Amino acid sequence: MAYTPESAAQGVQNVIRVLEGRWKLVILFQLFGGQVRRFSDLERAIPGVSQKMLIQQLRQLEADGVVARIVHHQVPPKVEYRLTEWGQSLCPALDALLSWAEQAPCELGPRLVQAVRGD
Amino acid sequence: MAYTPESAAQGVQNVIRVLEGRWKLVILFQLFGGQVRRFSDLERAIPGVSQKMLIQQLRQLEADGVVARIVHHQVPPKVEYRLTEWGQSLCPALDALLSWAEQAPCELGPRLVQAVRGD
DNA sequence: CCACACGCTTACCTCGAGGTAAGTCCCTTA
DNA sequence: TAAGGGACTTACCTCGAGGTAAGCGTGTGG
Repeated sequence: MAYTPESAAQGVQNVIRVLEGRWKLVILFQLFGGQVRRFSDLERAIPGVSQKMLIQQLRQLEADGVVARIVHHQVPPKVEYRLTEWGQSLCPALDALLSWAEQAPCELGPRLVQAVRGD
Repeated sequence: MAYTPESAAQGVQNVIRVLEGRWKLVILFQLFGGQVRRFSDLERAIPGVSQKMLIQQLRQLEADGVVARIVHHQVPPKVEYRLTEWGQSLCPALDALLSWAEQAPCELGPRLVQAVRGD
């Protein structure tokens, strides 16, 4: 597949569209490694997330084909979430991003520092 | 460097914080390959961007240590932008993201399709 | 009979990213 | 004298992501 500067930018933007969102990466990292979690498990595992947000982000990840939603028809309801195969294969790409971040010249990245401090 | 699920999510989020923004990737792909561009070059090369937005995104990329800004003191003013070494080294990581996107199961990713159609 | 767990859904509000339009400063050329 | 290029800066507005709070439907335990 060949890219022009424009189409490559578009392509990466589309990927970022999938990953951006206050809670998506936190959810992903809860599911990496083949883990299966119930809705309430995620709710408890992710401090600060509201039910509305949790569902919204899960639904978007599902629509993008990154996570799978499995409903068990029973009472009380039981719904499980896991990564799709494609979702799992995100790992090496995210790894590449982390490696890049690690190589940052230490005196640079004031906005990152600021982000880390939580301003 | 070792990561917990939380710190890894944080790390990737920080990287995304650097890359997200309506015009940043378009700018980056204009500069990849060691290219040097003047402000007005970028303005012309990127259809639809306003001066305010262009500067804002350039300044943020500069603050994050991804692009370098070189001022030539002369009249009329001349300012050039290029990637830092670290900025250049983003290439393989973005490549990994594009490869991941290419491996998407073709029937999936409705939100991406929608994004491509421009809805 | 009441409360509770579970997995949502709905209504409402806030705040900041991003857009538009205009202004600024300085020198050059017609 | 006027117009224009270059690189910004400023004021103002809009719209949607994300937050809060409450409601819903259904079966089980006390």
